[in-house]
Amino acid sequence: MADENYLIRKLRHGANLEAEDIGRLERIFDRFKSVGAGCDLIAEGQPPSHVHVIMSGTACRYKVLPDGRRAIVSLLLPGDFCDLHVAILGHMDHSIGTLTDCEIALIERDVLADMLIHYPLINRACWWATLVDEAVLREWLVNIGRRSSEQQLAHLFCELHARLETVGLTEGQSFFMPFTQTTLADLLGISAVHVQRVMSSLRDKGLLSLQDRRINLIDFRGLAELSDFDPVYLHLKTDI
Amino acid sequence: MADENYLIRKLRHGANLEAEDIGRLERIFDRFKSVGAGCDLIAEGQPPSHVHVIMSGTACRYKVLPDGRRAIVSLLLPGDFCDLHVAILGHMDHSIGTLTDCEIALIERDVLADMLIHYPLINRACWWATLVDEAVLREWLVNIGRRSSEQQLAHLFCELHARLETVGLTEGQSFFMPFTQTTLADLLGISAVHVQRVMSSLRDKGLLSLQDRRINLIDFRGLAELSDFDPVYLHLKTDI
DNA sequence: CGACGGGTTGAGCCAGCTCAATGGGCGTGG
DNA sequence: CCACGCCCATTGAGCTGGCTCAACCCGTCG
Repeated sequence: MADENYLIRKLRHGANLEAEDIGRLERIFDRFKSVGAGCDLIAEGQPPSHVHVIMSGTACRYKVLPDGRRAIVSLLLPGDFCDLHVAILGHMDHSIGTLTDCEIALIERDVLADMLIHYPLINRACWWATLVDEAVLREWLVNIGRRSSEQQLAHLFCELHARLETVGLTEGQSFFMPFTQTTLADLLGISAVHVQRVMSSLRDKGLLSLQDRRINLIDFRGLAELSDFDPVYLHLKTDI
Repeated sequence: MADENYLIRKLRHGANLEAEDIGRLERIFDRFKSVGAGCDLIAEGQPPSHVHVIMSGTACRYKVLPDGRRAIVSLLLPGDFCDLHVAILGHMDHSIGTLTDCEIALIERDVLADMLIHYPLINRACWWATLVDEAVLREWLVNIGRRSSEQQLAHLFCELHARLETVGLTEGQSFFMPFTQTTLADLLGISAVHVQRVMSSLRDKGLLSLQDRRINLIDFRGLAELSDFDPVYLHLKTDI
């Protein structure tokens, strides 16, 4: 199972996929492409012939405000769909951009649509993925809207750890966290200067450490308690 | 068309429903129930045999923080599903409560599931509703996280007007807005005292007026401009 | 009549902001 | 090999939007 691709690892949490489903998902990709950091995936208005899945790297959904500030509204990690079902909404109400170099897998829209019709467990898993995205947005709304900036950062790191763990991208309490303080600021809606101060505070309290873009959640329990992090909203299975 | 129920009026925006689809949706409700203001719909853990749709009144999704504050993360207006597909996530990560007296329609889960399988346009319309909910969450995240409290309130009122208009619950620029300042505070994550001050300011600027729980967006254009409101994220059709 | 749930207003406070300056790492060009 | 520029992290200083606390008013309801 360790060699399963990230999409399958993730979707396993959404349905009890059978061997045949796994086989189908293994053959679902049409092709792959590499994209550098800071590029927009999926230009607006472009006819969406393919669905995109992140295979490596990190991307985000974002909106740009009239004054030029960037608001990041979702993080897209390995295994995440970028644009499942954009066809239904017709036009994008946000942009999707890479935060690091990324490897993107492409699925032909028709192939996926067929699978959703004929294989109920795959259908269920994709529904699950969509609903979890929504649940994450609700939690972010609470995080951004109600918590102190220290709690916000702590909560973000706890969530990142939990999500990366499900696709096998953590090592114990540490993981690769390539975001600049400016990116973290765009994620949380606080200023980059303040990100710096809060990070120092979390470090000084011995809750985490950061070196070479690798973050170590030294005291995960403490971070979770501080930030009121409870992973139920991610709706992950514990028995995989 | 004026006598169509709110669910149908709303779903028309998600797909070009045919007469037979409309007929099916008209007969979809199993029964109705009335609920007073301030009640929780859908208790946690309860086996979800029915899907709930708001027929009148207003409800919300909310989470309660450890310190007792309430964060409202969605507004549920007439025509909105409360719990389409909760079955897939297994357990609720939030609560659903009424903000006013409500009339709720119940749909048997199996009946709806059957329709989603057999009638593609109904399936598409329900997907559309789910994806719009997600788009609204993204916009709220920007609203709560980035905009000034004056912009936040203005944006909320513009959105409410647009959403209520699609189900025929506005009269020109005015509509019934039964929220207390405390509720508005829970919606935006600001204090009730501050809601008061900002409302006064919006009134003093001649942008809106409020009387007997009815709000009048005197200068809708001005409110939209102030708050950077652009209704594309609601993905409504203009030609209905 | 009193209690209670709103709305309104004043006064002082503080988390997080902006502006500004400094230092380190790194790629580029001379 | 060094000089330069650039991006990012860091730190200081002062400002402010929105907060809390605390009154007070009004209409409604038991």
